[in-house]
Amino acid sequence: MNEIPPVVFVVDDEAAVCISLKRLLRSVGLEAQTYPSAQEFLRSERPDAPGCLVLDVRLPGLSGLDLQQELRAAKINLPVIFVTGHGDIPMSVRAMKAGAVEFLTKPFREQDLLEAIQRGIELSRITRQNNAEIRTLQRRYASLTPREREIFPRVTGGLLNKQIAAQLGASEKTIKVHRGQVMQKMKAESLAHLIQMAEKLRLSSN
Amino acid sequence: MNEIPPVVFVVDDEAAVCISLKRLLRSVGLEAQTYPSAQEFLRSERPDAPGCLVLDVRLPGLSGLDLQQELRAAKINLPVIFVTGHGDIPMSVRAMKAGAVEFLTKPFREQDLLEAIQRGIELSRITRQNNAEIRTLQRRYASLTPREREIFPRVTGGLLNKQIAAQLGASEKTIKVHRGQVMQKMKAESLAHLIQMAEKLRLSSN
DNA sequence: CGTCCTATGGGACCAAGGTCCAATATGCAG
DNA sequence: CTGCATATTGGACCTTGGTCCCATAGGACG
Repeated sequence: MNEIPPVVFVVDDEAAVCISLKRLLRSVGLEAQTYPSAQEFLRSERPDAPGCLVLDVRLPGLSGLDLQQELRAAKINLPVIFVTGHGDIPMSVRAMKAGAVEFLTKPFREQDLLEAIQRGIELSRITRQNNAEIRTLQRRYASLTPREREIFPRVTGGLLNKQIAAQLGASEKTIKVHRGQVMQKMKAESLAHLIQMAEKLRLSSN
Repeated sequence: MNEIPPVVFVVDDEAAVCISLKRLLRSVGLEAQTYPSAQEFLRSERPDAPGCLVLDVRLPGLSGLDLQQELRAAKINLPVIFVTGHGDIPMSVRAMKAGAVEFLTKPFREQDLLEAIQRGIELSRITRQNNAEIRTLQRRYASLTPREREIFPRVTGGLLNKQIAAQLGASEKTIKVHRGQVMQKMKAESLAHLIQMAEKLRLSSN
């Protein structure tokens, strides 16, 4: 199923760190790509694979925390693991609040880093799976006509065809047709299925 | 709607800290209850109100982090704000991973603490609301007969009455009766509504 | 033993959902 | 202008769901 090999991105301004981390990751069978700065990382073409980001907090230019914000703002979902030699508590708290998987201080045990990376990759896999599913649903939703998009949330909200007809000033017959179209276009096998889709698309009531 | 006044629990072994925090909270109109140790806090009768816990990491006996775990294990949902004079990064990371709202180091700005407390209380309100809703649903679910509990997830899974009948080796007629009972007992106004309940009760498919 | 809960269903009947065929109207792009 | 997509609706017809009334049957409980 999930055959895409994961990639670990390492951003650290010390070349020695990059090299040694890359070697460590290779030794456990993980592909690693290294970058000397946040900007380099952002500029790069990143493979479309599950993975995570190992980040030094202190970096020239954009800091690690800044990069974390950037990724978040750009809706790039990549679990972040911080590694730092000169961190403090507020820094770590900020990183964790922003969703970092781990925040390690040098020197750290290799084992701790590798475990965090595994957790990050697992998380990435799950998120990617979710995103893929949602994108599929969004594609289907995009194929609905405006009228069908009015019908959709009302159907999944539990309204009867006649109630929807009254709300939209149309005949019950028309609603049935649109409703059927919605079911088909969304590839819903049952009302239950359609409602689940609505929730994933956050269309239900909010 | 939500008229219950929030309560802030403060656990700190230094009486002076307790007193001054209590005074601070009073000054912004928040009720505070103080405890000198985690054990004292756990032993105490706590009011059933929204609130949060302000916790020193270092405490005699159970540490603040231990108390956080205890609450979690006991399914007591109370947002935790850590305050400490002698913290380190691993400590803060562990606290944040365990879901702490904030981790402040002394000396901290009063404003930061008060903001964290407000966030904690708000979180508590939301969680309490959710819990209350789920408990209501669980009470209704508890009133279902064994047979009705077999029907419920199949209905919300989108199966037709006839399919359910085949699965359970009963007539479609019987399923209809049970299904009607389920709708009534769960106070569901529509299938859509029932499906939402199933998801909140995590009965759907997982 | 009688009563209540649970589970089971038959018959009747109505409401709601779903589908097929057909038709009309509007607006936009080629 | 002419298709094409969209929106609308009617008629016919079938499937599902939902509700009444009624009846049977087993197990638990007082």
